[in-house]
Amino acid sequence: MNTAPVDEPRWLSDEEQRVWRAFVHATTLLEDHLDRQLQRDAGMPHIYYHLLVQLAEAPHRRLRMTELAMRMKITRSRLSHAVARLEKKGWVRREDCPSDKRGQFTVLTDQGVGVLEEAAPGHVAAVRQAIFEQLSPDQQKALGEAMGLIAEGLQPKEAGADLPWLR
Amino acid sequence: MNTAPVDEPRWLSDEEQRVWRAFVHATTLLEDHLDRQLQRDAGMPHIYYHLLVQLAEAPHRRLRMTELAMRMKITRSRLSHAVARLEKKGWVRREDCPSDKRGQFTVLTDQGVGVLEEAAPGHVAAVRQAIFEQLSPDQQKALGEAMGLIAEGLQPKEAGADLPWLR
DNA sequence: GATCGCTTCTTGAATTTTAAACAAAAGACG
DNA sequence: CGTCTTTTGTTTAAAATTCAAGAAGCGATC
Repeated sequence: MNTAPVDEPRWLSDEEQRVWRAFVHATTLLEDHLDRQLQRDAGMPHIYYHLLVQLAEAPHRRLRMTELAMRMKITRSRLSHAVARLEKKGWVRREDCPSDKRGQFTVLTDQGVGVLEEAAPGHVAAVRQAIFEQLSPDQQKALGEAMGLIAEGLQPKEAGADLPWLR
Repeated sequence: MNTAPVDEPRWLSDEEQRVWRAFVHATTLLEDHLDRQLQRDAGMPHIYYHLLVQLAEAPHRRLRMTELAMRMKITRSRLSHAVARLEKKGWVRREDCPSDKRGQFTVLTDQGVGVLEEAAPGHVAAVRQAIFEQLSPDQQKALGEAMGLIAEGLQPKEAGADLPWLR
């Protein structure tokens, strides 16, 4: 007697919709805000900043492409393009990997360090103002936990993804 | 005796960094996930879906460009391009505004409604699985509140932004 | 009713992202 | 070794986004 070809999906409740819309709304505004701040004050979008930070924190300021792509959760293709652009700016340089001739390191240059150091204070201030000044310590903690769980659920999950041969 | 040209910025504490990284991490993964799901199952990116939803919910399935852009928190330029693309697909159509010759309505077509109805169940399921199945009711509530506050802080704020002459 | 400023929306070019195909080296396995 | 599969990273073209500029209507003011 069911006339639909598929089960009627469980729509979101009003409360769930409110949460979801707040989520989309806030993340859209925040991304935009940070992108503009960095573009204006440092001449780079958020993703570039993020990339430079990853390198700055890595040993010898360098990372393999694949490793960097995984840390940033972007495709290798996108990373390839991004590194090419950053290389053109002189903030980053490529180096061959001695142990694997396919491999490439991306290395943060001194100039890149300088740019990062100039950009960091403004960016941190923007993040602090947008997030931490809006939330009580409890709210911050709750936000962190929720985000951690969401990420956990989406993550390719080391155990399975890195070991596909475990069928 | 301060050697720095500007005050040493207040960096994020370890705890704040954890929260912030979880935030970036989760939102990156989620956006990616939803984009892929919609692209795969409905042939459109998340933003298009969002746009169709806005129209579907509006009276007479139509909105002025500026209104739509504001609801979606995107620039009018981006919206112009997006509507052009959707129009080409036949999911949307433009109509002149009778009372303001500059104005344009974007109207959801019947075909657009159909596409939306097909896409909705999968999208809702993806959102439910990624967010609501990961969080307890309390956590959902806390997440919604935090996001609401963050959005609040970033929003051009009707009162001030719409009345700039109040200096 | 002319003019000035503002709003609405579009356009075109440059930048960025995505998707798919590819080359080259590594590794596995006979 | 020789072959087959996987990994690594790049490249090309198409799609999407941004940025700056511009056309056209509106509305107020003199």
